[in-house]
Amino acid sequence: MNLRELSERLNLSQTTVSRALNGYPEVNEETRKRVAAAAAKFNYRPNIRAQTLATGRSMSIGHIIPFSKQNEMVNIVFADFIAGAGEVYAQHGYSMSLSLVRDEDELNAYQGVAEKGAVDGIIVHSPARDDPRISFLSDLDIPFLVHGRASEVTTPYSWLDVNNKRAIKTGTAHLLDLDHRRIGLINGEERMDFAQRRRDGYLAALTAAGITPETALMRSGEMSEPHGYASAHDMLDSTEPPTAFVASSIVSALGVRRAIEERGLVMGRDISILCFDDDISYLPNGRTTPVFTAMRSSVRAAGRRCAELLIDQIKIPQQGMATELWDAELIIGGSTGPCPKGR
Amino acid sequence: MNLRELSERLNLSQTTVSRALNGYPEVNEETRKRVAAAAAKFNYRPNIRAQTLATGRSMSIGHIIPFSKQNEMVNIVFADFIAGAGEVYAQHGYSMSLSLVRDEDELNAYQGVAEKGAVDGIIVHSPARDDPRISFLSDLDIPFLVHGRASEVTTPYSWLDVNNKRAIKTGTAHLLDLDHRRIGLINGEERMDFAQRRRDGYLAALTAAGITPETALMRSGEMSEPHGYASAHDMLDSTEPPTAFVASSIVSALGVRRAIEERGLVMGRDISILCFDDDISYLPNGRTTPVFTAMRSSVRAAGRRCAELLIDQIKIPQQGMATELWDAELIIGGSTGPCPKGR
DNA sequence: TCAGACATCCAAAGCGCTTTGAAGTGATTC
DNA sequence: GAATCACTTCAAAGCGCTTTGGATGTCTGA
Repeated sequence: MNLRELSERLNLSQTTVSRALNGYPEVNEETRKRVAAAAAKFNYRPNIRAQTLATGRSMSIGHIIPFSKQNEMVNIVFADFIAGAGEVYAQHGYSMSLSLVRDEDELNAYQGVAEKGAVDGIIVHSPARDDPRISFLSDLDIPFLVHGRASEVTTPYSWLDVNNKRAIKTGTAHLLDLDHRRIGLINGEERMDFAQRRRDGYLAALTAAGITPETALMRSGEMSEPHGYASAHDMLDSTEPPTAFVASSIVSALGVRRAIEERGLVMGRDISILCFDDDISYLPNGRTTPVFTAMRSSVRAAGRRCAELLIDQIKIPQQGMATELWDAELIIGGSTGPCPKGR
Repeated sequence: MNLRELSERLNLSQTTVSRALNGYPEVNEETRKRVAAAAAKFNYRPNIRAQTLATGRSMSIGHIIPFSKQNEMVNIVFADFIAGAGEVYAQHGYSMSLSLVRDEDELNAYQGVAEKGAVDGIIVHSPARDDPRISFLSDLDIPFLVHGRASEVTTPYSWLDVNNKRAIKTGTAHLLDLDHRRIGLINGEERMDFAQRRRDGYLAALTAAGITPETALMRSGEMSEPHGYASAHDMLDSTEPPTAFVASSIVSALGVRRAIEERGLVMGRDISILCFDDDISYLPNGRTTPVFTAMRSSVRAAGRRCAELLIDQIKIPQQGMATELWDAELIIGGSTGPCPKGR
């Protein structure tokens, strides 16, 4: 059942039926009811492919995910982000189009998706410091918004980011206030912009306290439980082990905790952990009594807000770039305590 | 730059240009090269909206996710599933269209998506025992595949599922072999088919061993860390606490472990845990030395296979329903041990 | 030399919708 | 009674591709 058929049955023109269905004013209320009734009766729905061709809008937002390198993107944080974004898309009648592409194909995929008109806008995930996607998308002239920032990119673009540097600086300072002097950093991959900024925050806090950073106390890699475990394990095995850790994610913090408990140490007494907490719904840190002391910022809320900002941009293209910098909140949990005496 | 423009510049018909670009044989190799060169030069890409309208195929697969009830779907397991499916889609030139819908709108969303021609096929996630979506999609006459099964649905449909009953029966039997007699079950939500089947497996193993199941030892709910913690906490507080737990997910197992360790008990010695392990990339159980004894089946592999099966079905519609039942593998880890004497 | 096979190309007809510009009604105004 | 107006409705022109059904020219074999 298509529009032509439906309009023939109703003895009306396609124009009128289309307008009746889409709520245009220039159609008799009586007629509109007849049309609506017939549409329901014949179970008619407009073909979305034809609709998007005619309107020029696809009502869908693209997310392009590189997947070759150790699943960089399709992770637990990502799931919460798209849950947030998806909610907002649904409210506005958009759907979300995910394409997983091999890293080396990524630029092509953007171009394909954008230029072909498959999507009305794009969200860029986890930018690298000098991310080529950004200038690429600017050239393509399609609305897009970056979740995060790319420090070395000079072209203006819309973004939403957590103040990662300040967050980790605050967190590290908190550990310093507890008299910890040897603090291990277990960071994400430092080609990612956010990881660099977190490292900067860590270094800034140490420097401000007059402590010389040691490369032996700084690790970076996949934000997984095993990487957290392995990194903490290594550092704890060294001759001068750290008394506290800053972990870039609650997932790696779980690994750190395992390494600590494995050697009979008590978290929060013998060794402290502070982590970045994306407030993931399936791995919550606890509201009333947080397990980990953490810098918290909800990635789901970020997903929601990114979607809103992008949809605004699609609807009102002439408005300028949107940028938002969120501050993470320090949450005191049970994983931190004063540095044990004599350490 | 569209096809008309491009063909004008080349002094060729749209037909020829289209065929040259799409690799049809009836075009001179010389001409094809000219066309390809011009397309590259003018940075031409076919408009995908027009393409899908003309071909009748949208080259995209729909996943519709209900989101109101405690984020049922957008979870860590789901992320791995779509990572797997997405890989396969990418290889075949498909993209993935996610729509998050409120539960009460879900049937409408299916109908919308399907009938409107937005997608060529649909994957159904986490079916309930009597899931209305299945007969609904059958009526819509669109290819679809269910990840999981719906026991009470009688219409035939394509599915891929893990043999959940056998998996948990095997796992529970393993604990029984270690002389555990009081075994707690921390299940997913039992309106979900897979959770029911897991419960059936648990009950079957107990019954086979001549043990009467106790409702006090059976919990179900969200498969989150806090739910695992709270359930285990409760049971351990009872007058006759269990000596072992069967957890429906590695995430809830993390919560169980926390409850155990919190009271100074040692996992694998004082209390055993066996869990279902979806082999999630960011929360791996460990390959060489698994933390948890588990029934393992990779959800990412399932995602890949579901995508393959669905694409087959789209390409060759006349073939019958595809069904696959996977067996989970028992992995011995450090979380289980013989029941302590006198318990 | 000519029919038929083959290679190459094209005009035009969709795909199913939206939207422009115009036309057909009565009712109202002057 | 003519002109104006608001209200409805419609025919037709896109949107940018794919694909059908030729058309044209070239080559082959008898």
